[in-house]
This record gives sequence, structure tokens and C-alpha cells, in this order.
Amino acid sequence: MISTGIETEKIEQVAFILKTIGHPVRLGIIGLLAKEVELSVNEICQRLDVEQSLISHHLTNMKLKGILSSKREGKNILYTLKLKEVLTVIDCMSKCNL
Amino acid sequence: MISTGIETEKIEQVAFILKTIGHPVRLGIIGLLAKEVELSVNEICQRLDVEQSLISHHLTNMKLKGILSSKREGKNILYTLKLKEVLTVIDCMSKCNL
DNA sequence: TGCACATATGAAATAATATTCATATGTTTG
DNA sequence: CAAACATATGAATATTATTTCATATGTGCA
Repeated sequence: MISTGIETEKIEQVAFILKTIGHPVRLGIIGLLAKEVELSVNEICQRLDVEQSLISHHLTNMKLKGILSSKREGKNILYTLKLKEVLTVIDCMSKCNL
Repeated sequence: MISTGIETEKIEQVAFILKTIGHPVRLGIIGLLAKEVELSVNEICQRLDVEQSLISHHLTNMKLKGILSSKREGKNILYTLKLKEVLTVIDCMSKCNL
């Protein structure tokens, strides 16, 4: 069910999140982490065919915003999707006929 | 139910929409149009306390992207929310505890 | 310890977006 | 028609985000 109002206070928060995931590379990362549970930076780079440094910047950014979390495992750092709710949003959008 | 995969083709589309609504002013506009069915540019300006020209730019932008539609009524131009699905997305986001 | 690998970081360059301001366009009404 | 109102538009500017590149940091291993 869809609630009628959007509380002004929440608007900024929502905009914040939407803006964060509304980017091809970041959405790509989220897409991968939606299926794989956890992935190293390198794996993400390879699969998306995007430069290491750039991926790293985006990962850091999303981690900072609470969307991802990370843990070290040996030489690698594994990233995980923390804010699962983004999946619901993306899924919903995917079903829309735009 | 949440589908597992995000088809690559759709990613760009989704990013496109998310990016569009992921902005305070635009989200504000959508918030208003979620309750009011249709509003004139001036009403929107007043309620959001944002300058006419700026609102107009954003309205044009969102109309162009298929999120809003407009019709003239006398001196005014009334805007309506066309892509209702954005409400579902926003609603979903609003319920997340970020 | 030193080398190779994995990731992060920061500054500079570039690109994309948003905002402002002045003005144009279209509409109603006296 | 002219004046007043509502909205749109476009160029200039400001702001923010993204990308790139060079390099730093941290880890495991010979």
C-alpha cells in the first residue's frame, strides 16, 4: 500500500539515497552484490570492466553512505550490500514500464 | 517478491529515473503532486518556496523524461504526476530506516 | 626484508547539473 | 490593443560529481 504523504523531513534522506544509487557504475555494483553476497574489489572491476581506482572511489562512497559494508580477507577487501532495501527499490523500478 | 537479477539493459533506465527523482526540489514537486493530482506552476513555487524559473526548469525536465505531464488551463499550466510508479519507489524508501 | 599483489587516496582535469537572471511567449481582461 | 499575469527559455555562472592518474598503504610470501 502506498502512503499518501511524504514527510518533508524524509525527503532529503530519500533524495540522498536515490541520488547515490542512481548512477550506472554504482547500480552495477549493487546489481552484482545482489546475487553474490560478497565480492572483492578486483572481481567487481573485472565483471563491470571498470578501472580499479574508479570502482574504489564508488565503493568508498557507498560505504560511507551506509549502503555497503566491507571486511578484509587476506589481501582482498570484500564488499557486501548492507542496505538491502535498495533491492526493493531497484526491483520495483525494474518492473515499471518506463 | 524481489527478483534476483537486474538485467543490464534495464540498469541504465533505472539509473536514469532514480537520478531524476533523487533531487530535493524535484522530489518536493513529486511529493506535492502525490496528494494534489494537479497543480499550477505558481502553486508549486509557493508551497516549496522556490523561484519560478527554477521550478519551471525542473518541471520541463521531468516532463521531458515522462515523469510529469501538463495541460494548460487559462493562464495557468497544470502539472500532473504521470509515472505513478515513482510513488511506490519513494514510499518504499520512506519506510526504510536509513 | 623486499617484492608482488590488492586496495585506497588525493589532487587535477573534466564533465554534468543546478541556479540565476533577464527576457520572451502566451493568455486573459479591461 | 495594452497591461497584467503565468510560464518558459536561454545564456552565463556556479556548484557538484565523475574520471583519471600517480602514488600511498597494507598484506602475504619467498
